Amino acid sequence: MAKSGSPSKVREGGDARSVETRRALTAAAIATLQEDGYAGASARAIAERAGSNQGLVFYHFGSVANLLLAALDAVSSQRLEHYSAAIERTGSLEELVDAATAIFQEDLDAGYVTVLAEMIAGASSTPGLGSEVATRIGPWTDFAQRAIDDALGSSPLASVLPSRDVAYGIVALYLGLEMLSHLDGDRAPALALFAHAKRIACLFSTLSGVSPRTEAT
Amino acid sequence: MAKSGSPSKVREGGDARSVETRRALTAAAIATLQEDGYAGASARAIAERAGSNQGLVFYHFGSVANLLLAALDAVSSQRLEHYSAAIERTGSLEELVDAATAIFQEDLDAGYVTVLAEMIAGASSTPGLGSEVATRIGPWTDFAQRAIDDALGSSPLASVLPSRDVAYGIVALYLGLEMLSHLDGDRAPALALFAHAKRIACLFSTLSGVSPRTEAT
DNA sequence: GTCTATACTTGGATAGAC
DNA sequence: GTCTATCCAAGTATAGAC
Repeated sequence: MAKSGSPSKVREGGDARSVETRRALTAAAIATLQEDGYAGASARAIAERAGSNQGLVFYHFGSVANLLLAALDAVSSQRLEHYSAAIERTGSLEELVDAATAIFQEDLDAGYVTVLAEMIAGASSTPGLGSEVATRIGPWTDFAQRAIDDALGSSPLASVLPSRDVAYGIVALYLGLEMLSHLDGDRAPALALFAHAKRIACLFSTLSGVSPRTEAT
Repeated sequence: MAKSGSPSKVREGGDARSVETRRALTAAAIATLQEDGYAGASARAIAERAGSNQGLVFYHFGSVANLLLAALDAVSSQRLEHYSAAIERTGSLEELVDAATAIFQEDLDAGYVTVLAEMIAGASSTPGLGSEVATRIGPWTDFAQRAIDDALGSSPLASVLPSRDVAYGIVALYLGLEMLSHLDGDRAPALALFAHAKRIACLFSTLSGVSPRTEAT
């Protein structure tokens, strides 16, 4: 599950040293995307951070873009696993919003979504990268949809607001909030929104608990 | 109103030829950001598109980053003016959503928001660019807030959901939707969301019209 | 004042060393 | 199989031509 569809020309086997080199380069690629963005994620910048020779990027991954995709894969699988665990412990809509808020803060602290945002924006510069990145976003939308379905699958709201569409919007909103928060180094406005969402979620569950006859149950 | 705070070292006066060169470079910068992204927006790439010598970028704008900021300024002022005109003709919440939908499609077609998204993402790579870009997003959030205030200033919803926070969320969502739509070349999911928003807006205005006594008017 | 030719730096990729 | 030394293209910036 950790390595989904690894892009072409990536060396996979090899001895321990090879594995360690790839691990170091992947970690450095993540850090570089977070701190210097896509435009700053050159083979040299990444290799220097990893303490490797820049040529190793091309030997092990074939191209800078492939290394960055491997970095995105690593972040995605790690995050999705964590999200799943966090969501599994939630039952109500409020708990879901609470979990989402906590996750958003974690993501912001650790810069996980920054990696995704930089890859999406950077995809414009590198031919063929767009579809690869798009493929890797699918699981995030799928995850959001599942979370929504679990939280209000039985609610009448589900029939009027298709979870697929809402999930797409949630991913987009999450992405946008991360970019804006990251840009001006102030997460307060985004957190205020999560707080409002919490309040609405409470209101909603109260309403559907108090007067379930709105839908003639 | 068109040129807000032009970044330092940008040549402003000069004869007609100078003005034309700056115009061509700015237009080319916009096109390059849209098609090749921030990482692809080098002085050479932009100048080639403009039919100019790449050295002119540095003569007229001092740096590539300054030229890109000038491009962002041009797009921002142009778009905000257009948004204002479109919003001015709307009265109800439904009409506001309709206008937003039309504008979103225009923006997607012409790649206006792409310019903003690329600049936000690219800001990570260039020291000092972040705050400049952040400054230029303020007007967009201000605009969204005004539109919201105008549409439901008198509604009880306004007191429970501060327009400033909602405006921030709208800008973030708009940004995220643009990035995702642009990435996989499919605007259908985003448009589906706008359609749902329209439906909710209708529902909302119907409710507040039918039972205005919720707030003891 | 405007622009071009040139200097120098950084980046992607590979031929060849180990 | 793994990695380094090296090559050449692309990038920024400016000195000097007009």
